[in-house]
Amino acid sequence: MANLSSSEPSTDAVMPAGGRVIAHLDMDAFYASVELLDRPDLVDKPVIVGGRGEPNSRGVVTTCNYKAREFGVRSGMPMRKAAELCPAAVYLPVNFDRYRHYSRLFKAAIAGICDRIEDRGIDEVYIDLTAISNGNFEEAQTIAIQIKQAVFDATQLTCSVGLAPNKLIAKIASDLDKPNGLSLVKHEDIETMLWPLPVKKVNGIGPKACDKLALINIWSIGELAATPVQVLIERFGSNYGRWLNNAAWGRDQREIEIYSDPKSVSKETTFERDLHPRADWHALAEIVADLCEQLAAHLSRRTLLTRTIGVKLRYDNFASLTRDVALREPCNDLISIRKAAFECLAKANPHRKIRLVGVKASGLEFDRVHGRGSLHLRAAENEIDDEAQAAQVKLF
DNA sequence: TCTGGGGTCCTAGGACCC
DNA sequence: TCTGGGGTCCTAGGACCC
Repeated sequence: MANLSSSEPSTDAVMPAGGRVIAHLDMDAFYASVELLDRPDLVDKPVIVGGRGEPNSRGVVTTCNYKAREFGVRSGMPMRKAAELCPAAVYLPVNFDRYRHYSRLFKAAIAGICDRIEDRGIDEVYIDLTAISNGNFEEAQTIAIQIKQAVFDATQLTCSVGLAPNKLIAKIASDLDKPNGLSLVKHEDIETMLWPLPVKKVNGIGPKACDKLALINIWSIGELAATPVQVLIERFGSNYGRWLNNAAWGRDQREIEIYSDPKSVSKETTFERDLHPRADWHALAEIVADLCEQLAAHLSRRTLLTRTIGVKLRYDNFASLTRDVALREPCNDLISIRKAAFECLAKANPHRKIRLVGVKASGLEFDRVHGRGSLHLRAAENEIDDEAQAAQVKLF
């Protein structure tokens, strides 16, 4: 769901010259491109990254290169389906530590030019170019070209950039010309460039909202813009209805968020075969205990304390269920976490075969006694790989 | 042939307190 | 005996994103 609170009816539809200039930068087929860096022999072949790197493993496609996309393969698709569409593809397992490494490299390259960066995950960022470009789009285009070059010099990887007056439009813009593109969408271009696009191009309109919009014959962003806001409020509720209307008109006042505190951390795993809650209790309990260990280690490494522990189960029919408990006091020790997790498991009382189990810590706060005492963790620092983290912990 | 793992935010009911 | 709003916390579920 989109962040509704931060996009109230806005005034930036009438933003004068010298308004904001926001860039959205998206790495092209990031995981697949990283893999190709040391497998140049695969450049012209369809490459699919996902799961354990086997076409028949339980899992989904994490990324595929553009060659594989020609066969209809998409990220999020079950590996087995991808194997059907493109049997000749080369399958590779995901290697997150390597992607995190390249993620740090490309973000550092951008930061060398402009440090007003919002981290949006491993392969994309927003950059506020307003100050550095004096609010001038032509100037911003020159800077964007420099940024793309700096990213390439640092990683040998290409990216696509969208330039726009706000994050919502910039995000759509970066997708207009992929790979290795640079697109500019100004306010006056909304009607010609955005309105013809399907509503799903808007970040925050997902499959469910798409289906509901289709029911009232709304397919394009332009059709959404033409729909009275009252109709949207009736169908989608006050918040989301208003947000949909603003989005269709390209209105979005959200600021770039340079710092963010972590809200939750979780560890989950899908089994190779489904487990029965009673017949396979021993195996299940072992897996939960192991996830608790990983979670506790993760929290300690980052000097985080948790106030709530939760367990998630996914049944063989894909229905899922969560249970959580508040802890008496914030902590990150394994004993308390494990005790709470098993309490949740007992509350859940699973009644059919299970395909996934997860343990989650939420209500996080920094450990002021053992930690750095800072409430603000630079978002980029979240992407430290395990060895680097272990090394850091030793310093304390 | 089913459908990963890691997140964020929103909604909503009930408890509890003032 | 009946009964106000408001605020916050806890819990469960769901949509959406990378």
